[in-house]
Amino acid sequence: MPPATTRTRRNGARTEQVAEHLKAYIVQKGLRPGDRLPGEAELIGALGMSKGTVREATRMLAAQGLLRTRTGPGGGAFVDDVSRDHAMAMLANFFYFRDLSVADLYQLRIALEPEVAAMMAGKVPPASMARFRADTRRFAQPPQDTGEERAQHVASLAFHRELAELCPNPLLSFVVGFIAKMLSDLTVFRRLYEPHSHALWEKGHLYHARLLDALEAGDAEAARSTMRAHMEAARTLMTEQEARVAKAFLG
Amino acid sequence: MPPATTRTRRNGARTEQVAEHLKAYIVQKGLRPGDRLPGEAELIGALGMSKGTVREATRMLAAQGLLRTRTGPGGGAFVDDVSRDHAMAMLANFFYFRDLSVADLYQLRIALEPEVAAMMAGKVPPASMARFRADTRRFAQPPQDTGEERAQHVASLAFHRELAELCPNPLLSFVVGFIAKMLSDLTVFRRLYEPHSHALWEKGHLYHARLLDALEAGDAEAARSTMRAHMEAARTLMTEQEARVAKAFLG
DNA sequence: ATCTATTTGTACGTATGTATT
DNA sequence: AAATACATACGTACAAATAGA
Repeated sequence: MPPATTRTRRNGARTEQVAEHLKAYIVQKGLRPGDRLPGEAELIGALGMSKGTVREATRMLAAQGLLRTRTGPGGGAFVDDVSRDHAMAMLANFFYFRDLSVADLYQLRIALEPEVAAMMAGKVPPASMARFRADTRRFAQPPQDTGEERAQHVASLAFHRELAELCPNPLLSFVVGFIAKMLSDLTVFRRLYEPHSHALWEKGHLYHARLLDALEAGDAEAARSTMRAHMEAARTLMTEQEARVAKAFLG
Repeated sequence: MPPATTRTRRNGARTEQVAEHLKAYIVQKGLRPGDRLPGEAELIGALGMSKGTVREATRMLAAQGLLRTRTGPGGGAFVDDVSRDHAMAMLANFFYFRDLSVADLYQLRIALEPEVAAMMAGKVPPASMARFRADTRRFAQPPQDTGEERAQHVASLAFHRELAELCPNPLLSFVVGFIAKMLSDLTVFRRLYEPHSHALWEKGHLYHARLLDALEAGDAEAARSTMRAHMEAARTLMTEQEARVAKAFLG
């Protein structure tokens, strides 16, 4: 409905015109994920465009995660809700040429993760809670080598990500998940967390256990303050690394 | 296309394969925005794909904001850094089918905007500060009609957005800007803020003025607490509206 | 299991538009 | 103004996938 940020480029006028038309069609008709759009042939006739042009337009929308196409009888272009992963990949592309430091990411974590923790106190499903407990136990021992250390970091970030995904605020959930993903990619693709830090492991493990207790007990304020302390401790230990976020297309 | 034919044929296998190839090419060669990619003809030869397939691949990347194409001599496909607006449009698409409430947005604002304010204390360029002051003066009078009231809300959100854009943390800047944009779209496309509220105007104006003082004085803690109070007051006045975020494609 | 109909996916040739020199 | 180099658009033919008979 909004004036569809008209990217008034003269270049691919026809193709983008068709793409805009399709988006407007979806909005106007109130189509939902799974609903079918007119097929290529119909669009060619209705819009007076060539097959190639129509196809390019649908591919563009598919690239944005809005459409999915299927071949065969009953096939066609179908509305698709943008997946979480796709949206994160798009956002990662945005930051590809920007200089996003670990400190930047932690500033957001400190502001947001305590909020998630408080919100989820007493609301974590038993199944998830059991998994979280098991993971925490799995890493009850300090890491023996760098490979294991890296695995522990990734697992810790996965925990934060999963907790965020349970959060009922979709935006909060997304942003926190995105940050965890970025840090996780960093851990994998660079040598972040490389200088072995016993303190990091020890504190991390302690905070995780304490946090799970607070979440299970439904104590929102304890969960919030524990998470805050956890994040601030982690930031202190991280900031020294001063690493820059990896170049990582993930589309 | 002789031997290179892949065995794993999903749907748009060829096209997406070319797109992936191009992304990998950019990363591997460390190309920067403005750098040129091989032209259509070269890619057709190098990859053994047809013109249409190559074109569709470049259009997909262009739709993701990673490429721009120019016609004419010396033209071709050029690396483009994803624009802020484009990234926000992609993210807005993600939330199109999700139920994002005003309360959700305010939860993030309360957590993040005080951080922005504290960070920017004493760091707002004089030119920006002058504009902020002027805008605040422009709305020193309570709104006379709903049109004026809406204009004031949009202007207020624009201020928050511009302040966020000055923030050196790219992620914090982006997220806060995105929230302001979502709320702004909401104001324009729906009747949000419609039930006239004198209290909302009065408090908003007061907080803006106080905030500018703190920012200019370089008092980070005053800026933080003022912003927090501002956001919490606004949330209280908003939550009653319980509006749902507009359906708004912006690609 | 095979065939058939439907619909997208790929290929290629040609023509047109557009910007640089 | 004209030639050049490149993307853009069109049309047709055929290949591949899939649901249903």
